[in-house]
Amino acid sequence: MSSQLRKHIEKITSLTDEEFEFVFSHFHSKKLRKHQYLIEAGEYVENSYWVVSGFLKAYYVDASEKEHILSFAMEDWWITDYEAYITRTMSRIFVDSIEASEVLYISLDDREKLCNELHKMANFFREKVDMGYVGLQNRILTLLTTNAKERYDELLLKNPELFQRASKTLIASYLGVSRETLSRLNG
Amino acid sequence: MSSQLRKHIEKITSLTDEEFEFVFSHFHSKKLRKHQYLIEAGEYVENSYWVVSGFLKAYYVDASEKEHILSFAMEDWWITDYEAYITRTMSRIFVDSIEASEVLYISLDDREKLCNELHKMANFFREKVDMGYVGLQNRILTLLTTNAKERYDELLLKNPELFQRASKTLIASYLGVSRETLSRLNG
DNA sequence: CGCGCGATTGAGTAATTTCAAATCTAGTGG
DNA sequence: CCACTAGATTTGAAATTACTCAATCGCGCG
Repeated sequence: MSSQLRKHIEKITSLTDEEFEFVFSHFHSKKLRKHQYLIEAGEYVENSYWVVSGFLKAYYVDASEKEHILSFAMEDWWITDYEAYITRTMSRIFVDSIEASEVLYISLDDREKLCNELHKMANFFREKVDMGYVGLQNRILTLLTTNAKERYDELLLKNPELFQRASKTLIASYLGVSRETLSRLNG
Repeated sequence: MSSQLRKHIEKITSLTDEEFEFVFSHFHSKKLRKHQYLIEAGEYVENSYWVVSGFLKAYYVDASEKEHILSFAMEDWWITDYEAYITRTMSRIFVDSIEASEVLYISLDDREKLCNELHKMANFFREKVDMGYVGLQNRILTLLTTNAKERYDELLLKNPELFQRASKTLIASYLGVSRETLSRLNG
């Protein structure tokens, strides 16, 4: 579990044993059964979560109870309500486990301390946001330029793993399309 | 011009005169007349631009020549193709001036040097991406949950300045709606 | 005055949603 | 091993939303 995290971080920046020990001491771990909340709308968001194993979703629930998926997270992905986390405000979204999951998490205070004391980790997190920003920008571009069918094909091409684990209803909600429409695309 | 930049940075982190002098030495300036490109699709993106004055747009042009606005930028905003900039790859989008504009810009190398030598600036840029990330996430949420009318109203509420300077055609393109549809909403 | 651009309006069409019903599937208990 | 159920998926049909293409309007500028 700790070795997985180390591997994850060392994709971006290499660490000595002592450094990793120090990094790891800032994390805590949590196990979730299926359908358990990590974050609920209306609550403060203490932590950012890194997925050791399992599968989760972050979603907004609109006025008519409909879920809109902001992101999924599987092994090696981060998930939280980033806005609420970094601005210390209340969440507007929910995050819960689709499958039984295990996560490592770090509080904002600990993350800041860690970044101040270990410059490499500041770089690590900066690169994570940079890439996250790029990903969101590309998703916006897709939402602006493509129809249901094109979005589906693009996701299938870029994130085939998702189709292994997420129901079609969830995929539809991620793509911003009704499940019925999605169901009519295949063929 | 330099004092405006200093003010911009000091909204996030305060600087001594010497520090600002040092920061400012990493920037260059450029003046643009109306309809002049800052970035063109297919080219590398050396710089990130901060707007001193004027009004610009960043947009993708799709297969049928249609423009899709990714972002606007006016006084005090940053604009570039962030993906191409940080990954040193070729741009997929265009950035050009809607009005005559003046910008200050910094290359990626200079930005990295600056961040390494002045930790405060690393924080400054980190906070900028953080906020940018949050903004994009919220835009995705809007695209997923709202129709043309609701998007228009939300933008009018959150960014009234835009309606002063951007044509309705551009606003429509930013919202992901045809100009005719947008035109039919009002009233 | 007339040109040109942006905005609006109209009419027909295409894409997507909604609501409802039918079908399929995996897991459970008998 | 089979019947049964809950949930997910698909299908159907009608309604809605938004798009496209075309024509017209409105206004600022030379």
